[in-house]
Amino acid sequence: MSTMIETETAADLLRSHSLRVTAPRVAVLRELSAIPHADVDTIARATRERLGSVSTQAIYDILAVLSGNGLVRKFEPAGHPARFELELGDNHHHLVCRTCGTMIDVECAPGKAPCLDAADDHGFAIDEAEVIYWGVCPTCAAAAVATP
Amino acid sequence: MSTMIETETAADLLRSHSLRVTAPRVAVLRELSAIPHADVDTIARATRERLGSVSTQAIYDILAVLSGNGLVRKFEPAGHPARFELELGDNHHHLVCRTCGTMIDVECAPGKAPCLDAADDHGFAIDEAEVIYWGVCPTCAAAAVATP
DNA sequence: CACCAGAACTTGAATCAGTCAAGAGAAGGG
DNA sequence: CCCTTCTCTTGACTGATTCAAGTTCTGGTG
Repeated sequence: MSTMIETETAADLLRSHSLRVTAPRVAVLRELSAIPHADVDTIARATRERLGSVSTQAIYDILAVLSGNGLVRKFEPAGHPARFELELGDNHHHLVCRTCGTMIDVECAPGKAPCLDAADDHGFAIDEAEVIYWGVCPTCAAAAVATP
Repeated sequence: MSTMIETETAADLLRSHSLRVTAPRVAVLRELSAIPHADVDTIARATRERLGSVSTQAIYDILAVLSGNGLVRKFEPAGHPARFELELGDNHHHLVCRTCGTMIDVECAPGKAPCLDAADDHGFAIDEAEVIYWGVCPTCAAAAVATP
């Protein structure tokens, strides 16, 4: 149950990153705090409900700026439009249901080496290890048994 | 330096999975054995060079059948079209350059628990852990220093 | 407090990757 | 050799995202 952050909190977040404070940006940040793994369409819808009218392009621009400044994390599971979430610095991963697309946060395996280790980095400067777990959620698994 | 598999080898591969042997399928399999991390366009181009003319839709269909039957692995790094490679059963991961898009195979971290462990599976039946390492390749890193 | 420059937003068209659908053609079991 | 079924071709179409040009607004400055 995420709770939506306050307008002032969102504005401060923007200021602390030297970004201009605008109504659409504040609204997008607030919605992101309330909707887990939101896609562009969902964010646009929610933002419009709050502000009356915002162009889709603006949503794309805002999300690009926010993720470019490390305020927001973007991830793109195969077969789904891009998803966004507030960057909380916890480097968690994602678990996606192959059947219904439900997405859940998963802790980075605890007590193990940080996920940034590749066995051999081939000279690359690796800055991120993206992990997506694919499977079937309990609900879909139950439905599959019921309807074979 | 991958070496292209023989026509007969490709045909046998198809037969062993009860799939019909057709010229386009054999050609796609052969090209996949020669081109690492090939995308649809690259495969189509190479296949046409060999066979004269094959529809793009056929390439999509063939790749769908091949990956549906476990002959081919598909992966979709954010911001790039889907990539395909022969399934060799080694469950390796991928390292992608953020600048030029170069992709390299990376061993699954050796000696560690298999990559299928999430810290908490939330009741999901997890069947795959997809890992993509993001970074900058040596060439692009050097170029970035030269042209600041 | 009004002004200005540059950043942000709107509008509308365009692109790219991939999918859908209907019909013509070929693989391979009988 | 023939028939059924799967495969391939053709062409239209969709969804997600990007590009480009013009208008509006934010926030620092006089």
